[in-house]
Amino acid sequence: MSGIADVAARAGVSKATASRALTGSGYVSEHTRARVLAAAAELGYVPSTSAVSLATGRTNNIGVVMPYVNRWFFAEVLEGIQATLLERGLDLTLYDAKPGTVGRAQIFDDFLARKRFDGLIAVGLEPEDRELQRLVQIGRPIVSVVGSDEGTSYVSVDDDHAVRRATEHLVALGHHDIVFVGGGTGPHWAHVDRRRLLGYESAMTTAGLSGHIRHFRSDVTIPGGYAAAVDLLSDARTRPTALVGACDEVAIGAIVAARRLGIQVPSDLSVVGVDDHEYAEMFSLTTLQQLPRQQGSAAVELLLGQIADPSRPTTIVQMQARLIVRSSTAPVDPQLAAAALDSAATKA
Amino acid sequence: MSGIADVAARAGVSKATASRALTGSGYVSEHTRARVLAAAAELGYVPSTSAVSLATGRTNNIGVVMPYVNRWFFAEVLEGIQATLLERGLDLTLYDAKPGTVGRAQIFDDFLARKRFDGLIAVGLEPEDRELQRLVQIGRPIVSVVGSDEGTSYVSVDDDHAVRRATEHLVALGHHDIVFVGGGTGPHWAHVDRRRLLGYESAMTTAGLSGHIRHFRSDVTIPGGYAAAVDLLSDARTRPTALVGACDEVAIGAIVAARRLGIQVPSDLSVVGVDDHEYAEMFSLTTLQQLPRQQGSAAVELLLGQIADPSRPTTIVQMQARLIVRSSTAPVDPQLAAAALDSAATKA
DNA sequence: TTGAAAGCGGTACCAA
DNA sequence: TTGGTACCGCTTTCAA
Repeated sequence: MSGIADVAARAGVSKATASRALTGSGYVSEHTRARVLAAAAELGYVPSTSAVSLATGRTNNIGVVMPYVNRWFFAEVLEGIQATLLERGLDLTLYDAKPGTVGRAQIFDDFLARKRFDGLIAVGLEPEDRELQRLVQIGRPIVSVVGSDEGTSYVSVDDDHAVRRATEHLVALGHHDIVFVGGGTGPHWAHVDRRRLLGYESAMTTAGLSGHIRHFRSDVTIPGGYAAAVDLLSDARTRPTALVGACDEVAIGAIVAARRLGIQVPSDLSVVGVDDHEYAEMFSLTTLQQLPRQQGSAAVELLLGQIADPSRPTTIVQMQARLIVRSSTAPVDPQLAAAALDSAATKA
Repeated sequence: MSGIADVAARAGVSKATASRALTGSGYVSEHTRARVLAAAAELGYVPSTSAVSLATGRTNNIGVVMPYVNRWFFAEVLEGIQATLLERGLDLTLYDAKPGTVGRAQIFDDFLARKRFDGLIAVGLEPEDRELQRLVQIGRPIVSVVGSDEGTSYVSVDDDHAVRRATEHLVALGHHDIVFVGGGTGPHWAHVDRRRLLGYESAMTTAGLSGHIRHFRSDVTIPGGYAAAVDLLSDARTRPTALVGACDEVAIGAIVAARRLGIQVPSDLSVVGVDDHEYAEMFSLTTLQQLPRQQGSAAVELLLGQIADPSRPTTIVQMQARLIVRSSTAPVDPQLAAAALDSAATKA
C-alpha cells in the first residue's frame, strides 16, 4: 500500500518528480527516471485509481451497456470489447439494461449519471427517447454497436445487404417460397430485425417475387425459432421451400424443428441465417457471417478516438457480412417447386 | 457538474453538514437535512465517485473475474450478480480471464492490483498457484462461484449429489450401460467435471455397476457434446443405453447427434444432463436443475457480508440440484438390455 | 447540531 | 530538470 510519496522518498526526489517519471510526462533526467522506476518496482507501487481520477478527471474505465449478456451476439461483442480494452489497460464496467425492468431505469437514472467512465459503448440498446436524453446528458463520448439513429458514432453490420444476399442466394437456387422468420413476438419489432426484414423484402421484390413475400414472427432465440418453425412447417400446404432466419439462432431452431418433423434440410427445406453463430458449423448452416468480436473491437477504437479528440466527427463503421455456404441450402426440389406453382395457380 | 460545495452553499450550510445530510451519517437536524436534500435535488447533484473513493477508501464497485462470458452458465451467473449489485447500487467491473492467454496474466498482474473494487467474485476461475497467490495479495474479500479449494468463501451446487442423482435416475430405469461424457478435451480435467465424474462413479459403484463405469471425453459445449456423441454412438456394439452429460450442453449435443444418427431418444438412448439450460425444455431434456442466477446472487450476498465485516468466517453455500424429469429418459428397452448382457457375457 | 480544516493520493502549474 | 504547492471533491475528526 505504498504511495507515490514513498516512492519519491525512496528515490530521493520530490513527489512531483516521481509523478513525472512514472507517468512519463514532463522533463525527467534519464538517471532520476531510472531511480524512480526502480523504487516503484521495489515497493510494488500501484497508483490509486481514485486519486488519479480525481486529479486528472479521467477514469481509465469504459462503460458498456447492453440488454443481454447471455445471447451469443452480445456475449461475443462483449468479449471483443473486453479484449481490446485489456490491451489498452482500460477497465470495463458492465451495465445490464434489460428492456422494461426497474433495473434498466435505475441504470439510466443513477448508474450512468455517476459517470464512472470516460466513454460508453451501447450494444443493441435501442433506447427510448427518455433514455436517449439521459445518454446525451451524460456528456461523455458514446459509440453504439448495432446502433439505431442515435446521432452517435456506431459500428454495425450492413443488415440490409446481409439479408438481401441471403435471400438472393436462395433465389439463385430456384426458391420462390421463401419466408422470413424473426422480429420477436412482442408488440414492436427490434430495429435490427426490421432492417433485415426490409432487406429480405427488397431482394424478393427485385427478384420479381414480391407476391411471395411472407414473414413469420419468432423470438430471436433458438427455442423461439424452434417454436415458430414448428408452427410454420407443420402444415405441408403452406410450408415454404426456404426460410431466412433473422439470425442464426432462429435458423438453427428452425433446423431442429424441421428435423423433428421429418422434414429434410436442405432437400425439403433450405435454411439460411445471419451471424455465423458458434453452432452454425455443427448444424451445417449456410449463413452470412458477421464478426461481433471485431465489431466490439472497432467500437473501442472509435470510442478511444473520440475520447482523445472530442471534436472528432461522428463516424459510422459499416461492416459487410460474408456469405458462408454450408449445406443447409440446396437447389429447390423441382417437385416442390411444381407443387408450389400448383397451389399458387389454385389460389389464383 | 455541481459539487457538494454548491449544494452546501445553496442550502446555506457548510460542506461538512451537507455531507452528513447526504450520506446520512452523523447528526443533522431534520430541517437542515431537508434543505440540503432539496438543494441537491435542484442542482441535480451527483457525488464524484473518485472523490468518495479517495476519501472513504470504498469504491462501491465489485470485480467479477470469469474465464468465459459466452457460455450459458457463466452468463447466467453474471446476470444474477449484476441484478443483485444493481439493487444495492453497486457497480460491476468485469474481467474476462481466459485460461492461457496473455490477457489473463495481465488481469492478474496489473488489473486486479489496481483494486478498483471492494471485493471480488471469481466464477469458475480455477486459478493456478501463481494466480491464487496474486488473488490473496490483493487483500480484498473474495467469493468464488463453482469454487475449488481456494480457502475462500464460495457458493456452488453440490456436484457430487447432482450427478449421483442423475445416475441413480438412470439406474432406476433399468440402465446398466451408462456412460459419462464431459471433462473437456484438454490435458487436464476441469474441477467441476472431475467432481461430477466422481459422483457418477460412486453412484455406479453403489448400484453394483462398477464394471460398467465408462467415461468419454468431450468439450463441455453443445458442439463438443455433439462431436463426442457422434464418435461414441456410431458403433452399435459399444453404444450405451444411457448417457450422463457433464452439463446440459454436452447432453444437448448428444441428443442432436443421436437424432442425426437415427437413434431415438429416449427409446434407444436415455440422456440426462446437469444445469437446466435454457434449451433443455426445447430438447425435452431430463436434467438436474441448478440455478446459476441464484448462485450469482448468493455470491454477492456473501461478499457484501464479508466486506461489511471482514472478520466473518469463510462460508460455503452448497445448493442442491433438483431433478427435473422430461422425456429424454425412459426405462431401458428390454431388448437392448438383453443385447448388452449378451455382449457382456461374450466379453467375459 | 454545525463548521473549520486536515487529509485521501495523486497531478500539474509555477518558480527556482 | 527539479521541487513546492495548490488543487481534484468528498469525508471525517475535533472544536465550537
